[in-house]
Amino acid sequence: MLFAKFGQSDSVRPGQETSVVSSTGESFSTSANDYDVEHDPLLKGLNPEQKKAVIHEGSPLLILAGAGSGKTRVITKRISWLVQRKNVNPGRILAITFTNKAAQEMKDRVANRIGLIARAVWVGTFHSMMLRILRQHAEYIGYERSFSILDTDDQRRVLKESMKKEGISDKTTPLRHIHQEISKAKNKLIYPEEYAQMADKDLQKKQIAAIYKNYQQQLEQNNSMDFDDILALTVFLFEKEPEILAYYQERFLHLLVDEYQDTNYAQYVLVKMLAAKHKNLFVVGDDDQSIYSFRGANLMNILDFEKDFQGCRVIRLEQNYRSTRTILAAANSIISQNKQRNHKNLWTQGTEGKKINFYRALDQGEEALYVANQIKHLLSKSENNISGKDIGILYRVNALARNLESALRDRGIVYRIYGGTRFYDRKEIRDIVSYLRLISQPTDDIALLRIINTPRRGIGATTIELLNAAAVREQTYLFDICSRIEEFSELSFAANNILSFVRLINDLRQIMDKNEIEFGYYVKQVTSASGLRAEQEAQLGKLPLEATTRIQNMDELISDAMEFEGRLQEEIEELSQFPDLMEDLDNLTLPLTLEQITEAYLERVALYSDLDQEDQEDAVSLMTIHSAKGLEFDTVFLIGANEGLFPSEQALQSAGEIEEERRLAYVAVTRAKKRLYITATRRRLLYGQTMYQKVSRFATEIPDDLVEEEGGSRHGDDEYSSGFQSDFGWRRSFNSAYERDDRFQRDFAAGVVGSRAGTKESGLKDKAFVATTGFTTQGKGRGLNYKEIAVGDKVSHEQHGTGEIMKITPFSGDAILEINFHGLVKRFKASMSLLKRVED
DNA sequence: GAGGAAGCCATTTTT
DNA sequence: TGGCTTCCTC
Repeated sequence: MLFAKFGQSDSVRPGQETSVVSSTGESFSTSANDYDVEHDPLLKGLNPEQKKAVIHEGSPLLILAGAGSGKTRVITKRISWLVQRKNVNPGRILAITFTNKAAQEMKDRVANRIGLIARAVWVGTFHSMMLRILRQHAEYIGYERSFSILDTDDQRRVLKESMKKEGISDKTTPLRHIHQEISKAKNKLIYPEEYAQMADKDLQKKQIAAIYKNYQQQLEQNNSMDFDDILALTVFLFEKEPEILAYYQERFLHLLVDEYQDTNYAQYVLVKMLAAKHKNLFVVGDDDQSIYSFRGANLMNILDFEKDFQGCRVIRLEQNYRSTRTILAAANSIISQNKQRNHKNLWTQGTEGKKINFYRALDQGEEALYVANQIKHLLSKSENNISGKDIGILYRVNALARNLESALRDRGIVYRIYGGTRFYDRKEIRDIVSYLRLISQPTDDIALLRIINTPRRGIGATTIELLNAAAVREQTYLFDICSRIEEFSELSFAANNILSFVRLINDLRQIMDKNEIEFGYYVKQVTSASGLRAEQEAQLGKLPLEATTRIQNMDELISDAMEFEGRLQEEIEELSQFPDLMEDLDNLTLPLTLEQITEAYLERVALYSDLDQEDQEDAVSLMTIHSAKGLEFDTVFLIGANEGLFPSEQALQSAGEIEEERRLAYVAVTRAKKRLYITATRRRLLYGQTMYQKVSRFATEIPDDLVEEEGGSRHGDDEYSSGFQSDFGWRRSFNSAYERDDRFQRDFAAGVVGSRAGTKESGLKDKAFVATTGFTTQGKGRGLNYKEIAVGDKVSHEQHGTGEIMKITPFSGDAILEINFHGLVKRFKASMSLLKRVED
């Protein structure tokens, strides 16, 4: 019966196959005999390759779409074409995008062309689409349909809990690492049991395996899943219930995937599963823009596409419609040095355009000043015809945004920083959201723990321990214990406080069930009834700035909730005009209940990032290069083009990572349409330390004739930068480098630096040299000064005993030491470690 | 149990 | 550098 609606025969409805009228009023013949590709208005303006892609039929198709080659256009036209010309039921198309915002844009664009029926197309990220499926069938994998989704912060809390239970200290195995490791495992579809097997004799992996297992149990007990589970559990569901898989295989006649180069293994498996029946797979990607391997994205997915999907076709989109010839040439010169790539040659009919501006500043302050001044200048000249929103400032790490802020603010330039902390991740917001979560899902222990004492209501650690113990004993969830608090004599001392908390939640639940007020107003009630608002208001006297922003954020959440409700209602209303598609709406009949809206809202909160917000104001955008993927700007400033920062210090260790950094550089450069500025510094204060940095290789690789240099050359000028040899003789090389740096500091003060001088040091590895103004460890009696140690020295450590220094890798004015403790090799930062030198 | 002060530590990118 | 935890006092 699952198949009833999407049986084999419904793609063409009788009487409709010859003419479809689009929202724009145009009609076009689609019957097989007289279909004329050349004159189809839908395909107008596409180049031959794009056209080929849009109307491709009969096999899987890979579109290698270079930067700026119009791939979004191809995808939206493809969907329109399928619906209008091939009469495919829009509910049978699944289109995967990389961000929610891209999904929204795609929906809107398709709707513009084919009308509201476009709403029925499944468009979204892997996560949001798989979540939609999981909700339908949660009970098959042991979840209730109302399961909640943990964000990063919740995950950390649960992980900490698991570590405690397993008796593993976060000193030896940092939380970050564990979190990443588990996430990676899930993206590779490695479940706890298998992970444990793989860990074998590796002690740390064994520990992680134990934590992983415990963590997963906690999630299940809590009826919640994390981000990665959304994918992994969908695969699990499909494996476990072939009939459900068969339904979706049948249903999705067409599967489109954007940004295929950034899919991970789990996503690859999902694609393979879902496309297996109809084989109408349409993927678009650019291996040169694969920049998410740290998140488990596997470049091989796109490189091996032809092997994985037998009989597939490949179309290359190599004409770039975005950038000037100069910018494109620079991009090509950077990316052409990568080995692992599917060769493409981007070209453009565009003009040569302006030269790329390169500026080398003294330090980060001057760099920011330069950028701000240039922007001011650009904006003030009307012939430039650009405004704030046409300008993007891109950087490798979020920390670089800070310097720019004040410089921009001083000049009255409106800007917006993307990324960093997500709006929904702010403390005050998460608190309110946790209330909503607990109200809609009383079994959500994680939400309860967050808010039971927020704002403070006298329920402390002792009480929570006892509650936890009771819950374990009674095999139930915490709110249940709280509701029956009088049954637990050991908790009588806290009974009153707990009771008032239970009453609060129950009252709010009742208001929800009465269903008499609007959602936005309901959220407002939650903020005030919970006391969260009053708590911040009380802080106004003490911390006026902080409290004010928090209150503003709460208000913003309320208006966000109002807006959300409006949009949701509208969307459902539109969809309900197509009763035969109503199946997807599940039990959503209008008007929606407060409970339903809350659930939908919680989903959005879990899946939407900062980037997904609509941008209204005319502001300069500041973001990481990662966030900028898929965007374009008239003018781009790429700042922080220094070795050790971009490419990052850790990427310098491996060739593979350098290739990824290079792709990142390629993405950054190709965001620019007309103007590109690249800036670097000589020294930079970052994380409290000053580093002296060379110009990034990505900047020096751009051919000279494309670049105009200001404030210092990209080449040379680095006589003070140097490196080390880590084997014999390292100490001497190091000392000389250090001495030269001393000289640098003197010269610097005297204003000598900048002239080209100095002899080339031979025999030294060409690597960025980093110095500090002092050694942080001195005087504290702990840690080691890396100047005073050498390979072969003996050291002792509180936990690991005595060991021998195997390797010293200088890093950020410090050094990473590799130490062998009787066979166990550990790495430490010299100044941070609890190491003591032992004389032998 | 709450609140403040002092030390601790980590610094890539995020759906 | 600064965010976060831990410890200490009330």
